[in-house]
Amino acid sequence: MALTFYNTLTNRKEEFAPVEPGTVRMYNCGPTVYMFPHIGNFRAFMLADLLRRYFEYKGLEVTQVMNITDVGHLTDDADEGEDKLEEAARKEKKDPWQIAAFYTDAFFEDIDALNIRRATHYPRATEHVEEMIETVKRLLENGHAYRSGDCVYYDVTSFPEYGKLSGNTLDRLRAGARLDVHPDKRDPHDFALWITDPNHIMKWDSPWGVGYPGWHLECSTMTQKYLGDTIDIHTGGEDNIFPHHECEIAQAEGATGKPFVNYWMHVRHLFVEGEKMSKSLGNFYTLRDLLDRGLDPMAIRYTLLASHYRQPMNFTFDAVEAAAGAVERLNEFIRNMRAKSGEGEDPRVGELIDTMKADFEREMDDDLNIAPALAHLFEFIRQVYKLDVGAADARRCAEAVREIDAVLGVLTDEGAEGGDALDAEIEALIEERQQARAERDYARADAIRDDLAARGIILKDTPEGVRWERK
RNA sequence: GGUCCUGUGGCCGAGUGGUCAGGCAGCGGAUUGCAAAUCCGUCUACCCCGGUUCGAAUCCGGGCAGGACCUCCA
Repeated sequence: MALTFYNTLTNRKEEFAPVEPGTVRMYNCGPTVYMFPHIGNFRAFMLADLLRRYFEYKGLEVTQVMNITDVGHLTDDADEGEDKLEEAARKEKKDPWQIAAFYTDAFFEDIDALNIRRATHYPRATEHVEEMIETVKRLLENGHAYRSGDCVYYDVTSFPEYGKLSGNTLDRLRAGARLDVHPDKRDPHDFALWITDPNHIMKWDSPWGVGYPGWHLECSTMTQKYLGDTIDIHTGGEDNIFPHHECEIAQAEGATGKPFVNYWMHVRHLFVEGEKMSKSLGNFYTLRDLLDRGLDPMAIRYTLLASHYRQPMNFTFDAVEAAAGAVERLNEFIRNMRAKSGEGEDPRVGELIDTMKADFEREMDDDLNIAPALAHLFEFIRQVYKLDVGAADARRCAEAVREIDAVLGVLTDEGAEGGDALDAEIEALIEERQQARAERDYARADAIRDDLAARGIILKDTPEGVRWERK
């Protein structure tokens, strides 16, 4: 089956055909660095990571770009309110650049903790203002933009396809009009490209005066700089469909006259314990909050991964606990396979591996249908256990699971036993316990086991001998 | 008001007409000195009310509940 994605632009699943065969050019909407990213943000970042990993698993070469929005959009609407970065700066008594630097670092720490692979580029909005100004110039030349008052606005009526992504066409928008007409705008749905405001803390020179760029501008400009005029995939949260992505299309296609993005993919929001995440409900969690509660980052990763991205997700602490069990089952499988010592090879093993991979890929090819894909993985594990394979087969099976984990990114055992040495005293205790067991002095043996457990060393007696792991 | 989505067992979460999802947790058994790991068996489902059908979680109608977007929250 061919790789297929649900495309927000066409509202249906479509076979994926990259512009340049064998390569993927993907842009993912990234963080605005004025606070710690929350668990919902990570759902979006996880979709980006899953796509990237799956493409690479399939042998495609991926260029992945994620923006760092370090110039604030406004807290209110297009023309009023306070810049988010400036607001955070005021509250934390820092300047906006310090805020941006701090939360950018925090963002990278968090995605590392979740084993999210680094994108190819992380362009900062503040470092691309010059290019954004160029885009505005082109739009003015093309007749898609106009100056009014101190600002430059995009003329939505100049772009007949406005609304093709979100369904919010101009006639529909006008029908449900909730906006007061801004005096400088020709149409209430025109949006700002350049806001002249010398009082803004973060400001740049431009042909239209000192000020700052409109929010939608950075993504389309940076996308085109790093990936070209027409890219394969653009991802983001569902709330970005309108107006953000709609406006990006208007800008990019208005500037180049070429299609901007072939496949738009959007993540649905997540709920926490069945309720919308919000600060007032007290269920607004950053990754740090969750880690402080003692949750395992790989369990959090698995939880975010295991539900389909186009399905609203209910993030619960019970679910993370269950995910921890699932991750442990995978890790335990690798350890058990490593410990196998039997001779002989079973012809059924190769078949199991081939079937599992084929089933996994078939499901993932279908718009990243990960739940049944995971079911096939677990079914494989059960079948392998039942065969009681020898050492050579065990290595192949473990390898197959690792290959799948290149996509999932949840295994943590890589170093495991032997990776870090036990100190001599503990080695001696394990040896002493083995001696005690041999002499049927189980009281002594259990006392040693309890003692080691208290030090974080868990012992397991297996048919292949004693094994230990750190808790 | 306009457009759209969701409602599955203790918890997550697949499944779009008829056969087992899967994970975690529970219970019983095998194995083990006892554990661990593993295997086998097993319980708890399809929001409500109608309708179509030989047969519906799955299709249709009507409710109820929750949610998204309609100018900057992923």
